[in-house]
Amino acid sequence: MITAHLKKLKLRTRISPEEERVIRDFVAETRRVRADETLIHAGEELNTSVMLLHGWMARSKDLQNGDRQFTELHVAGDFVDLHGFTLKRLDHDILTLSECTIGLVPHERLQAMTDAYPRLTRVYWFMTNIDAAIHRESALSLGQRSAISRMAHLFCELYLRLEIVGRAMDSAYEFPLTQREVAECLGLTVVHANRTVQELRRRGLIELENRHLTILDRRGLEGLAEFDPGYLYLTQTAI
Amino acid sequence: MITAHLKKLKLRTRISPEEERVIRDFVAETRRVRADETLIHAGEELNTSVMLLHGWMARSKDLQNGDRQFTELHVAGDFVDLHGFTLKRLDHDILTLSECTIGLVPHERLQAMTDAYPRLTRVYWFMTNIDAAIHRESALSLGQRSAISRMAHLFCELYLRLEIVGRAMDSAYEFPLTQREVAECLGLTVVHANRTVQELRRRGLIELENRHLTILDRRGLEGLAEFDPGYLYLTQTAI
DNA sequence: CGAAGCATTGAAGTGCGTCAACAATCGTGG
DNA sequence: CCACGATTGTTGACGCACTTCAATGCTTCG
Repeated sequence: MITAHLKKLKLRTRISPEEERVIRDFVAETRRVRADETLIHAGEELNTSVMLLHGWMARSKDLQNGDRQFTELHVAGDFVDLHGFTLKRLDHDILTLSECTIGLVPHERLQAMTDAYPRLTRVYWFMTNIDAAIHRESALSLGQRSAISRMAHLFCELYLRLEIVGRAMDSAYEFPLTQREVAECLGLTVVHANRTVQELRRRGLIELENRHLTILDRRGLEGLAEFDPGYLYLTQTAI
Repeated sequence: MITAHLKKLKLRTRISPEEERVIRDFVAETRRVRADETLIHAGEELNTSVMLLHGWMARSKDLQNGDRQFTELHVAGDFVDLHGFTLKRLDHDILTLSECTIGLVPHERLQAMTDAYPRLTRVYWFMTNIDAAIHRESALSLGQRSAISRMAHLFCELYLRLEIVGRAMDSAYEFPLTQREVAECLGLTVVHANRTVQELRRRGLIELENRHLTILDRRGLEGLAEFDPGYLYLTQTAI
């Protein structure tokens, strides 16, 4: 189950057998969680981090009137709140968008890793820095791209992130989000998110039905999004 | 000169004398840089990181048509591209917004720190995680807040960040950005940024002239912004 | 089978963008 | 120290991408 996570790591850097042993020993407990649960509330004290083994989750921040912004989506293999290890409490909620299987990683084990494995520490530091890079790309989207370009960009990013962990093939992947949730990723209203999906369909770029997304014209979609995967750091790095 | 940086750290966590010695030994070279220079270009290989000792810098991403989004502003004491230590190349540019004094920190010294000082490594990991939290708050702004609320939020955040390092007092601070640059932080056009500044003035919330910003009504500004400083992690944490 | 959530559509409104002009300020060289 | 071009701030008129409100059908699932 932790295979997806290891795939993610190994795409970016070499992991020694010993390091892999440490990683495989992270998860103290596996748990199943229903869709639409808020797993972690902003501000609450943490002593474990969550590794997502199966399903979709999101980080969410909200305003007083209830408007929400999803700051990142998470898929299988993601260490959803690794940053919580150093922060001790989060500035946002973490919630499930589908039924999920999660692994609970006690902070003591991460602490032990940082004490004994400097290189592995750098690797995980690197991984949280990739999350930050995803945030920045999303800021570029929210600040400068049009609604349709933003949505195209999201679909391109998710395709690559899912492909890494073996959950995308033939230019398609399972996509369990409602249009309301897509809207909350993109800073749009549901109505406009709907119209934007339709426009992507109309242009022959995607198919989306029954929670299944197919990219019909990858070039076209990436062009519309000005998608450049550099920010995902998908190549080997000597850390 | 590195005092500002130490202030930033010590506000968040205890720093031992030995750790402080390591930190004080980071900067190999100090340099002066003019305003409006792009210090680091996205993609270029890095072997040093930049500590900002004086002045203002920004991280910037752009689209093909030249539209830019600033993903974060930096002030004295900020380790501007500490994330570059693990990423090895950046996904964005780093540029000066004013004349700056910077300290160059060779990656070997950071590498040595991570090998020998696990706790200090966690502290700096923590600091890059705060940057990510700032990114998330900015995503909330860009996605959900109105132009005026967004701008109010930016001014509130900068006030706190500058106060920490002793560069804000009497509800005022030097603010060298042009309105164009403010617009690039907030995902607005210059014209609308201008109108938004004027509206903040009209409401008696701020004064802004000669690159000097005064907050006339802190409560009012924070209320308008729904500003909650939790995401800046300004309290002591046991790392 | 009924209720609740979700996708879709239409009509009307608005916050912000665009275009264009001009004023104020700044920096620089003569 | 002044002249002058360039940058920055400001204003007005107009347009549009996206929002708001409201209604309807479709799906899902207890």
